[in-house]
Amino acid sequence: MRIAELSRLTGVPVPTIKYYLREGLLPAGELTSPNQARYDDSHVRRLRLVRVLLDIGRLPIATIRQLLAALDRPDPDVHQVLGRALPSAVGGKDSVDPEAVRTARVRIDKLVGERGWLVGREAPARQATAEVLAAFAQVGADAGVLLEQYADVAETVAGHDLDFVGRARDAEGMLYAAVVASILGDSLLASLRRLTQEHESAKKFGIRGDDC
Amino acid sequence: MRIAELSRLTGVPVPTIKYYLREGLLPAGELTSPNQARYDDSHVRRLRLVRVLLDIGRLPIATIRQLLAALDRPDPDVHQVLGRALPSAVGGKDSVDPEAVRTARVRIDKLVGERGWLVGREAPARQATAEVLAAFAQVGADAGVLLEQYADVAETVAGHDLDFVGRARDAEGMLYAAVVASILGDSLLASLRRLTQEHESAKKFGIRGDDC
DNA sequence: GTTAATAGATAGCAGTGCTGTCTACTATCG
DNA sequence: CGATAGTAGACAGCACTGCTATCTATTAAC
Repeated sequence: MRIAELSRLTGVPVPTIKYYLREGLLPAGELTSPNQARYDDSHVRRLRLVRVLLDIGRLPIATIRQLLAALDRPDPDVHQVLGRALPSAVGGKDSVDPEAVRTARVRIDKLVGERGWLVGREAPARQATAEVLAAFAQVGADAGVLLEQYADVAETVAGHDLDFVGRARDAEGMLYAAVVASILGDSLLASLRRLTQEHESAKKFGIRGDDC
Repeated sequence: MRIAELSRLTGVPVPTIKYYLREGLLPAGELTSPNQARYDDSHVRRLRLVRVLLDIGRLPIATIRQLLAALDRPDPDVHQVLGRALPSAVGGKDSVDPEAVRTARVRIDKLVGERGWLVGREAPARQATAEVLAAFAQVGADAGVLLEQYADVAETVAGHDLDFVGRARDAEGMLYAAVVASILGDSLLASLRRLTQEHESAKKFGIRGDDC
């Protein structure tokens, strides 16, 4: 197909597709002449993935490029992707006091140790979690109880996630599933959490659900 | 205290504080003369909250302004904040096919009904969840199983969240706790999820945790 | 009385994700 | 065959967000 049809099928404007091509988010089409290229289904799928990672996952272009590069590697390594390539969802800015982060980091390392989680000592997720924990402290909230409860929940969720990944046919599909489940899973969990928070709040404060 | 000390205590540059004042994220200090104002602890706390919502929660300025306005209302209504004021974490852009969203919305409404969740028919979280579900479909992933599993998890999490909120001393504290728990909770859960995903992946693929 | 800091106003700036325009070509249709 | 529409690739520009810099008139602090 030509670029116009790729655009039609995905709803992405042609100039935007060209931009993604330039940014390396989309492989170039097969050139049939100096100014004609042919695209196929793989481009449609890739383009849809990019839009979803952008709009739902809210990942920056640069992060998506890295993620797709990991997806396209000839030696699929799901563990590597789950452990390293995926962004931590926590923004890079460090608004929190470094000392508080260090304290929180000790706490996280202790949590990981106690629970016997097999997580690399330098895993970015450790630092990311420590930063969030420090943020709780920064706003004067005691996240102690919440941390243990959430850790239980996270174990359950990760189990479901790995099941989801394991359901894929081949290694490539598993890699793809790992990316989708991780990034979209965050959003799915967050929005379901909002739903259930409203429900629990309605129960607790005795408000009927069909008003508001 | 003067603005310089407010800056020192929070690590936020003075021009940035002035910007937040202009944007209504921070109440004006008490004017002691036409060009002198006095700030206090409440400004320090508010400023820290703003930074954490910005950097960890990744909320846009406009959303933070609305959220703080809800916090400052004289009639604290925790349920209203949990149900309406909180952003849905899902980006506003609609990259997904509207038809797919409509289908997903039916599914979510069914889920809410089956589980007896007391959630307003027009609750934004319904639409947000539907959009995420449609995004799964868009990238060719079947989120069926995951949805039910995550719904179970979300019920548990929301229970913990409401406990957390209930631990606050007064209505104002509960409102504050609701905001903090919701926004930072998303990030805490997401980063703990990354940790446990790496763990589960290490178990499944037989990789030792201390290498990588 | 000199120096540093301040409120408030306005302009500018860096990063991100596009969007518009141009050129030299090519496909397609009548 | 010619007219029209579409295309690759290059490059400039644009809208939005979250700041940052500069200026003026005034005030605090030593």
